[in-house]
Amino acid sequence: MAGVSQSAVSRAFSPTASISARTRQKVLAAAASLGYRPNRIPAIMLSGRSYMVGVVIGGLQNPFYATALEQLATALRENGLQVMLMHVEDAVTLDSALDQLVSYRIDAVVTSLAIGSDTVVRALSQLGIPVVCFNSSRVGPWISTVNSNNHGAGLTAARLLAHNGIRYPVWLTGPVRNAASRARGEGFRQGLHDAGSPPAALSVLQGDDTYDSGYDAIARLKKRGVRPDGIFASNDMMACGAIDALRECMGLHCPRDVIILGYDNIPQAAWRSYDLTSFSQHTEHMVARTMELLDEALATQDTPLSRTYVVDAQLIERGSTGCAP
Amino acid sequence: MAGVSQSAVSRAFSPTASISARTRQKVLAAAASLGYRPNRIPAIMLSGRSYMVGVVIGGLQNPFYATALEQLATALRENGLQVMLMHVEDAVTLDSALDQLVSYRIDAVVTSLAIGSDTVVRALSQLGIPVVCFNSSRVGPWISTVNSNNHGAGLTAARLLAHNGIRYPVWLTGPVRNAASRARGEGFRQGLHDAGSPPAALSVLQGDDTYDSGYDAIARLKKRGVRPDGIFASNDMMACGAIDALRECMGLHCPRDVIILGYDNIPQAAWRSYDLTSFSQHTEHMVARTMELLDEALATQDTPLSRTYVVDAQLIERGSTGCAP
DNA sequence: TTGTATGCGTTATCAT
DNA sequence: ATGATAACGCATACAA
Repeated sequence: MAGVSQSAVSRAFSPTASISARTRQKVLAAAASLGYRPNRIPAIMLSGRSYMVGVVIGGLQNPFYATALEQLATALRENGLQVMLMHVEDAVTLDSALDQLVSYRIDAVVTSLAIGSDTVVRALSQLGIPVVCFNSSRVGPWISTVNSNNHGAGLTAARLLAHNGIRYPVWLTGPVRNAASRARGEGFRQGLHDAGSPPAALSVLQGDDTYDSGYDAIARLKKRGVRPDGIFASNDMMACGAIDALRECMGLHCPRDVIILGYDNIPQAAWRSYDLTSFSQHTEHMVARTMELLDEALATQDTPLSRTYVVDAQLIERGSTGCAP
Repeated sequence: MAGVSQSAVSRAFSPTASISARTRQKVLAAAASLGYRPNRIPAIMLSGRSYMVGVVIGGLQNPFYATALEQLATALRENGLQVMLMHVEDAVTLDSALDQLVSYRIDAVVTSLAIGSDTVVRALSQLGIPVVCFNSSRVGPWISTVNSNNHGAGLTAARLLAHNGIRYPVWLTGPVRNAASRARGEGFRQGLHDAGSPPAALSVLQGDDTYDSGYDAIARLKKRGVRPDGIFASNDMMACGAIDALRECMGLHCPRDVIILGYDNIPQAAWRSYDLTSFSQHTEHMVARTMELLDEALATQDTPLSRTYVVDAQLIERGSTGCAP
């Protein structure tokens, strides 16, 4: 235990250091018997890098985000980065959450948040902290984004509906602040227009990305006296709510009376009671792109990185659009 | 900017420090214009406390864990603690994950993992790091647990089945390594026995806590020629799979032909297609108990804390056991 | 290869 | 109320 310098200990735990095998053995043995574990905190001060990444997320009750977080956390760990998690539901806590992250000197931020006050974005930019956004339209010198091809998926959904001769299409949209949802809606309208469907035929229902809001939206539609025959929902949770409401409130069944598409391809979309056609966002690819962006941003620490990746969403056809199971 | 000492800056950002309002203003103004943010990293070295808590979790695709994580993360943040997230699926990565956490000098670990190699637990104990487990039977000097009343819920489930005159009960169990699942099964058997049901009448199906495993288990049951009339599933995901398989494979409907109970009360249990009676674990209470344990463990840093809280699970009756919606 | 010395950005102690 | 100084545990530049 005695007889080794402090630097010898440091070197023993550094794979690249020049140290004799004998000394390393001695140190490692002593460490094991004393229960000594190297402390990474001082290295943060010396190097200016913490190898911690702030992950700012909300809406974990949506299985899509839960799955995405799972994959992101795994990828970050495999790249030697720690996850400092911030669950945030409103702009106020977002502000303080980012304060926390900054004070811990995180190397970067990854977020899937639709919200994000501009002051916050500006603050991060000023500090030169790289930010990677999922499905956000935010732009700025230190901000990169990884988006799924929302607009293209909207086009595809419209084409599928047109191909099935839909006359009373419905767009079940998410919150207006959700840029991804807006893009899906724009693609959908565009696609309907391209297919010659009159804009007046489209019913637009406002939801908030929850099951209940999908259910309620269809209930409202019934009161309006509209009998839909094709629905595109901005996410799967709302689509599941819509399917249940169609059956319970209107006596309509999928795909016999109405076909329906969702987005995200959450596990529940494959559950037999829903059998929901959906767009898979390929979170593995999106996470891989995120890691690329992080690697690059952290390698070139001083130069702001601002790149956008668009990952194609893949249509997963199931029974809700008439596909055999 | 100039004209203030290092300590003045420190005091300006410390609410309890004795400093004149004038000096504080000056420092804060300079900090704002220079973009200076206090760094919490050195304080970790000085105080020996990082205010970071390792959260080790797996199976995030189960909405129960996603919701629990959401609530835990919120509670920790409100108590001034940071979440260092570790997503872990197997014992190997668990080992290295804990190494990481220890090297960052986390103050404590919270985990909902069923796995947990004993070497790991021993390592944490040796280091004197408090651990709080969710629904785990692990014990040790630094380990506390917050459990839902799994055994009691099993009893309740059996009583409900007996009350409905069930003759062919089924226990759809989770993985054997899952202590919570085992306790639920033991309570269930006990309850059936108390109600005078012959043990031979009970069919036991092995699942792995996923929807598919619940579905497949019922499909196997059909091959065995068993026609169940009452099912208790160790979690809601398996229960949902079972409901779908009962209908698709056996033509049985809930609650007309068979009644079914799950566990966790995930959001999907309330979805109209399942309308599943379930046990709510009251994660808010469990999280609150967890925070109490953490507060106490962190206050008395040197004395090992080892306490167990049991939080009653609440039966949420829905249509799958014949309750009107 | 090994040991010594310096510094990272704070907080706490002490003196003023 | 304020400033100077030591200390936290490590990595690195330098000397040996």
